[in-house]
Amino acid sequence: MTRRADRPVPVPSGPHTIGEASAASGVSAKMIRHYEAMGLIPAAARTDSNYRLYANADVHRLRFIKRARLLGFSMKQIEVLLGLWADPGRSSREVKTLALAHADELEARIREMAAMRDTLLDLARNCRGDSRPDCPILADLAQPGGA
Amino acid sequence: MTRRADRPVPVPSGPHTIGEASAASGVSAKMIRHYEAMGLIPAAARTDSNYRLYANADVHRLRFIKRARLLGFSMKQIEVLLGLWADPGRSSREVKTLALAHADELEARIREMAAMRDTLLDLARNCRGDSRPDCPILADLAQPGGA
DNA sequence: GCTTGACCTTCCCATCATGGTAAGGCGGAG
DNA sequence: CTCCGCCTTACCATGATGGGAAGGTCAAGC
Repeated sequence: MTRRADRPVPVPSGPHTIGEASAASGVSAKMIRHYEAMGLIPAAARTDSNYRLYANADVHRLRFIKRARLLGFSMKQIEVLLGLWADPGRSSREVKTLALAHADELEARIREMAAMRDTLLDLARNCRGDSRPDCPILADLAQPGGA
Repeated sequence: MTRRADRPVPVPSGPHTIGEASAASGVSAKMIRHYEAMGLIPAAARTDSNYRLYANADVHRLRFIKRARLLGFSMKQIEVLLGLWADPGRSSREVKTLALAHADELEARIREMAAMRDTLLDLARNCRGDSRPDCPILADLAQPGGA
């Protein structure tokens, strides 16, 4: 549409359909609609034929969400992050606190899973892994005494 | 770790109601019913008044499931493990392979989450966390260039 | 006996983020 | 005008678990 030669187009430009916004943001069209339905993003403008239309700012917001998801933030946390992003009066402390809290959650889950992995590797180390049926892994599962 | 086989009462004894089986196995009554409905465990015997009844062997099986869940196995994997447990002709290789495959899955998820955590800690390290709004964390989320 | 409270039964709904698919409308290219 | 690809809404599924409602059952106490 309105394409000027003098713009290097950071995000392509102009209003986008949901498919374009999806491609530009990495968020599936399905999820974009979902985010709208759950109120995470404002309701998109519509064409005469009811297609959703997205401005560059909307695509930018979707990218923000996508990146936050890649860092493992929950949708609730992202809702807060979007609020902070939009708030010029925010304190970086709020953001940092949220980020560190999430890092702690990750750390806790990592430790849980590492403990499982270590136990499994321990058990497997003692299992011959041949054609015979004796298996310390099954023995451990059967006896609630294992570590 | 090595236990004598002639202990008196490993699992209390006699037929148990679902509540007793739950307490003895650590699996919630809710989940015991669920496992039955999904075919993971055989349908329990019933009293005249339709209450489920569990023998010691059933409780034992529930404990096996519980322990496998604690090690992070999925219900599908547990289904296979239960089959191997019950099969005298199994090879320990099958069990070991399953365990190591699961350990690998855990490892992969651990690495993913560790990467997220590291990125977050990195970003947070550069964030002053004071009352001012400047925040590299938000800046990174807004720009899809970080990592 | 009758009440009470704890336990049991089934059935439905919620979580969390995402995908699949169906049924139908719209838009531009041939 | 037709066809294909994109759009629309709406419902269902995932995986493991919990919550709760509505109602039946059992054992203990009075």
